[in-house]
Amino acid sequence: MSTSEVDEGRQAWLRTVAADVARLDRSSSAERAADILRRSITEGALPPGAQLSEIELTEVLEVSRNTLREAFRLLTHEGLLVYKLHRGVFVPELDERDVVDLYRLRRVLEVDVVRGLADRDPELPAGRLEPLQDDVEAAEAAALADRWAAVGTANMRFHQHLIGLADSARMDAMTGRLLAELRLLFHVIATPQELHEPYIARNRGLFELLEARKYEQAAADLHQYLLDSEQGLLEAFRAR
Amino acid sequence: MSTSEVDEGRQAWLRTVAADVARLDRSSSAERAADILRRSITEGALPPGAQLSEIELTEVLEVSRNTLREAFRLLTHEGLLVYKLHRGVFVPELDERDVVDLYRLRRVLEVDVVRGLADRDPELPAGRLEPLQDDVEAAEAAALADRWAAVGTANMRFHQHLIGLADSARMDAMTGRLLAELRLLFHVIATPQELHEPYIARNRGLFELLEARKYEQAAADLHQYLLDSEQGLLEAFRAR
DNA sequence: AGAGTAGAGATTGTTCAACAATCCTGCAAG
DNA sequence: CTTGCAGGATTGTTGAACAATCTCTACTCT
Repeated sequence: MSTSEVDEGRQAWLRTVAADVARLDRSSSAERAADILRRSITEGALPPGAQLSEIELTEVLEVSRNTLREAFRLLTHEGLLVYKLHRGVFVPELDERDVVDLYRLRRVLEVDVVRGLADRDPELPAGRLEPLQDDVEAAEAAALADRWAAVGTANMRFHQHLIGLADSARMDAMTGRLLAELRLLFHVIATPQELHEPYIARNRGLFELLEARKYEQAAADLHQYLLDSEQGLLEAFRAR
Repeated sequence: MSTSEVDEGRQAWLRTVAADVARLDRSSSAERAADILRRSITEGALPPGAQLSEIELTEVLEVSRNTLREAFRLLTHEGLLVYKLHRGVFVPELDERDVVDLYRLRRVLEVDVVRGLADRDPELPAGRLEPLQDDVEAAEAAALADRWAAVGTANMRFHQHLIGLADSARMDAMTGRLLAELRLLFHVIATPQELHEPYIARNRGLFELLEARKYEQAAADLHQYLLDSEQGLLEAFRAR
């Protein structure tokens, strides 16, 4: 083993440690408060249109107003809250135009990631697709148990992991925000089962295409998949 | 003119007024402080790696520490600052991997916007390309005056306006962040002239293709354009 | 009765001062 | 040269206070 190989291994190890440290470090009060609020919003406890009172939440979350406002800012930037000057923060109410906008971006990013996999296929380490497989199986299991919210969550994770294959920190961040906003839209839907059910099988199909390295066909399927999904969401939205 | 048409016109007017009000309203102390800092960073007064002291800046900007920290958060989300817990905020130091990441996203987004113009060509109102023309001419004028930083700015605006043709609020926001980060990279470059000069003519070429509605060729040109630009930036970066 | 208005009350925007927690520096000991 | 330990400096968080703005009620006027 050459010296440079040793160095390389050490470099890689140092990076993983640094990542661990960063993960532990990120425990400021503001971020912890933001975590709790984020879950409340994405899980629907705080429905679109709801106002978040400052004094009320300072008591519940046991943080000062300043810290709470910092948490608000964090979530505002993720698109999970909107500020109305001198009136407070609200859970945003997205409409059909937002659906179109969000899906346009999803199509652009996800399809490009899949198509781009063809170029870097050789350098992709084995087991890279495992998270996707886990998500597919989680969705199937949740469907059997009639837990449709969990199906939606697994579906989200599938797409997040799909983007993750590109190894682009900025794509990951963008996708995180896009999917969080999408979750806001799901909460105004009356029938989550109809919305999520068709995509359990399609996710598996997509996964198998990727596993078989048929990237071009996977990209084409994904494109149609997202068009259909957008259409379904728009219809459910208009029928609310 | 039918009643619904009148209503539609009124709705549109109401939206523009609402937008104006929102623009005037958005003068919170935090955003004003963020504006000043943003300019300092993008213009290079605060170089990559620099730390921003809180007490120092509260005196200079004449805002309280809490408000300043809110401004920090705003800029953090734009990628112009990074927080290190218990150590402060810094101007990030981007490296080659960031160049690759940023350009990958630029290619995906910008090329897709141009290609997508073909579908919605009929609904594009006349004069929609005017901002692009202005930017092209601004860059040409700045080049004649040897003001290469201004050339870079005009170039940025050209691409921002290009994305704007898609009418996607989220694409606009993402592009704003991407270009802001790109500016950070420019500051470690010794010879801005070599970096920007080739793209003055290419921007004009792109504009003329768009004007001639040759969208497919414009998309292909833009793709190569961005590949070349990435390569040039990477070389300049390695030679620093 | 209904439209418009003034003002009280509540909420947000911002500042300040203080304390706790953490990091960096320099120095001494092994 | 490394390790451990003060001391000082900086950030993280809190609570209180006041100003600015919004909302709602009650009142006046037509």
